[in-house]
Amino acid sequence: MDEALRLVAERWALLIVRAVSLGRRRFDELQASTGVPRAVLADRLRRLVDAGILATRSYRAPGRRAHAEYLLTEAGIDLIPLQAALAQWSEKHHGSLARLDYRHVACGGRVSAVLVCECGQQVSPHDRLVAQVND
Amino acid sequence: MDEALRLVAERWALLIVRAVSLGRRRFDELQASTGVPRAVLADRLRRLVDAGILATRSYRAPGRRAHAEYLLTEAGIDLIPLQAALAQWSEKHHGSLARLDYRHVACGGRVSAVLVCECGQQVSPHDRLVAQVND
DNA sequence: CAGCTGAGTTCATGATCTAGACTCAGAACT
DNA sequence: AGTTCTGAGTCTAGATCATGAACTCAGCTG
Repeated sequence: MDEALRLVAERWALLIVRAVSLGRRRFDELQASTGVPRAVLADRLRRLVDAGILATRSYRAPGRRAHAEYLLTEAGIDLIPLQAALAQWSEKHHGSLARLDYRHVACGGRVSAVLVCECGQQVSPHDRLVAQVND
Repeated sequence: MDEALRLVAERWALLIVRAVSLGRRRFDELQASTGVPRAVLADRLRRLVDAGILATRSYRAPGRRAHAEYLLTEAGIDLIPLQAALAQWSEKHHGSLARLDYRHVACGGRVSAVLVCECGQQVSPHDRLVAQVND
């Protein structure tokens, strides 16, 4: 988990992934929407690409020049539950100003991260849980 | 969400919260189990307490001297879904060595973070989702 | 009273971040 | 063909933060 923490829990990484999942794909767009300093953004994008969370490709919209684009890879998409959990936490505990949510295209409903037990029940973090590491 | 990111997505914060939720409560225990340098640990604990994620109290086990103890507050417990999501991601994408899991005391089952839609369906991050901010 | 413990501080050094200016190649305009 | 514009970074110098090791300091404990 250290690996993952080192990547994911780095000041800007999740913010950048979130911006990408909100449809920002170009360098300048990302820098403007996140406010991450350009040098740091360049570095983080490199790392996120190396880590397989983002992929880059060159894209050319009809009638415009080609530009680099950043997209979520499968691993990046797998971070959505984490993003959703973070967004929910911050909404609950910081009445966060800009609320992020994911919507299920199939039905238009809002999607949220919840805990479920193998036994099929949905559980609350406040139910009695026990944490353990299995090496 | 920036607020939250600044706290939560800071290199050591989640690692510390995780250690606390695994039952490490004393300063030296936390420092030994996480490897966070003492100065940083002291600083992070302060911040986490200020942020209402951890609480500190003095505890005395029978026959031993009193010592400070760190515990999860309600807000800290609300981070469990995020921890679970992170653990799952890192297990999937890094075959992480030390696997963290939460068990439901009521039935002994393993608990995991999943996405559910308002419509009641469980959804995968790979289903068609749309992210949006609502200011 | 001597020594141990737990919970931090301090310190010197090294790594990172930051804002803002700069570069540079390819496109688009004229 | 030459000039201007864009997008995607890089460079720089100063500020901030992290690091490991040693240090402090009060409250036990023997």
